[in-house]
Amino acid sequence: MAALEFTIEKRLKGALGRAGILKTPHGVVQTPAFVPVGTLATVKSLTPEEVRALGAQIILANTYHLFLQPGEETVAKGGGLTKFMNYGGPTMTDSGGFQVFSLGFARGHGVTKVLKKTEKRLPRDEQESEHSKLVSVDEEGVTFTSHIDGTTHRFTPERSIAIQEKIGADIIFAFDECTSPLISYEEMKASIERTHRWAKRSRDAHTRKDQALFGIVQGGRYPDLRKQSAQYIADLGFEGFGIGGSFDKDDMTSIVALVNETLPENKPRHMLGIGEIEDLFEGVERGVDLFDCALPTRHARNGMLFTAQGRYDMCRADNKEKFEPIEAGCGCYTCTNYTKAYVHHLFKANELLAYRLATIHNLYFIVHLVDRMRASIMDDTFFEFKKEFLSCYKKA
RNA sequence: GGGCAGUUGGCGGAGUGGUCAAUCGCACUUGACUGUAAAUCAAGCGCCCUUGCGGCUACGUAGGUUCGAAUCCUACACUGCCCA
Repeated sequence: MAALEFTIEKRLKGALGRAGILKTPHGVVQTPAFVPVGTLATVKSLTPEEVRALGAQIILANTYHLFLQPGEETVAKGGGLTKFMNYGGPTMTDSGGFQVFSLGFARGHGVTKVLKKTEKRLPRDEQESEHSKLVSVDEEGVTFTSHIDGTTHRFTPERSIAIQEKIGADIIFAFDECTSPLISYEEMKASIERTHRWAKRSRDAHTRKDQALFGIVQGGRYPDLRKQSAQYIADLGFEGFGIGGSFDKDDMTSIVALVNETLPENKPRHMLGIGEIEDLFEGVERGVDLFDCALPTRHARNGMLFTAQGRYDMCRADNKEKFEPIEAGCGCYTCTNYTKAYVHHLFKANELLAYRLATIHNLYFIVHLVDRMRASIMDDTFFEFKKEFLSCYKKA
């Protein structure tokens, strides 16, 4: 039996969006779905029971981080990722490719993978920031300096796949290079060609057939490279696809549409690391089935909470005596039991419960939002829902 | 009544003749965070002008010494501890 079974239940009229069902060895995922990030085999601050209770269907962990600690052998001896962390449900692992970017170029450059209008220029101090990089890339693979203890490690596509097979998630990703949004067309072209060679090597190295391997489309901001990449990755016969890399905020949606027009329709597509509210709507409309993002959980720990009206800063002093839920009508555990005043107090006192309650709220919010998108596809109200929701939601 | 110590920006607390509008922490405000090196990071925080190695008022109060005082002197006020 194939590791994965994906069926499309309903298509969005006049767009690429669809609602589907993804069957994995550890359970079913109704798509589109938001995948909480649990980098180190834990969704920070929550128990797996809590993650499940807030509505999440699947969790994403990270190969690089689990390789460094506790080590893939330990995870394997612990029964594999989902058992080791006492989750039991569907899981996926990212290949470590993103760390090529986040520990490499992004470090010291103050650059994120999504380029906003105000930052379309190259950083000056290339030389200086070179010192802070923990990564160097060559044709064979990537050499990392551990951010934990400074030890040197080497990742190749083969190694990433071998580690991911030890970790044992239901869905694993090909090893790719995530580049900066600032690089030139020529550099991007060279990069995707390498990513393509790595994709092929990842595929050839993959032996565990109870795990589904997803190929990753790159190409950055350049439409023709994106299309070329989607075509190439599609032809390698993966069981699903990741849409990775960096974007220009302004044309992310057109790029995603282009990629999904090119990818085969009958296989699942996962948009890697995207999770702002507007982006989720645009992605779903353009045929994305899965999203993961560190944003809701990180924002939660930083006191930034999602509400239907926009982001809400829980740390502000004017919350001190607001004895009302973070969001009226929200069905999450936090909102049904606690007030802004209390959660604010927890944040100001640096109490651990603050992070838990905030994370529960943010994940519930975003998981349910994508669930509602799915429901709206099913009953043909997606566009109305999108319009209504976004007219109310403002990014702080 | 006597002795000693102290009084600094919203709070705590540095500074003890010049580059001090005043270290630092807290509080406060704002910004950032998108396949998690993030329970993190950045900026601001006397008043005024968008401006500037700008102007003004400032370190209990009032005087004084000095080219120059938060820093030295005098008096006063208040606070804490000790002796009566």
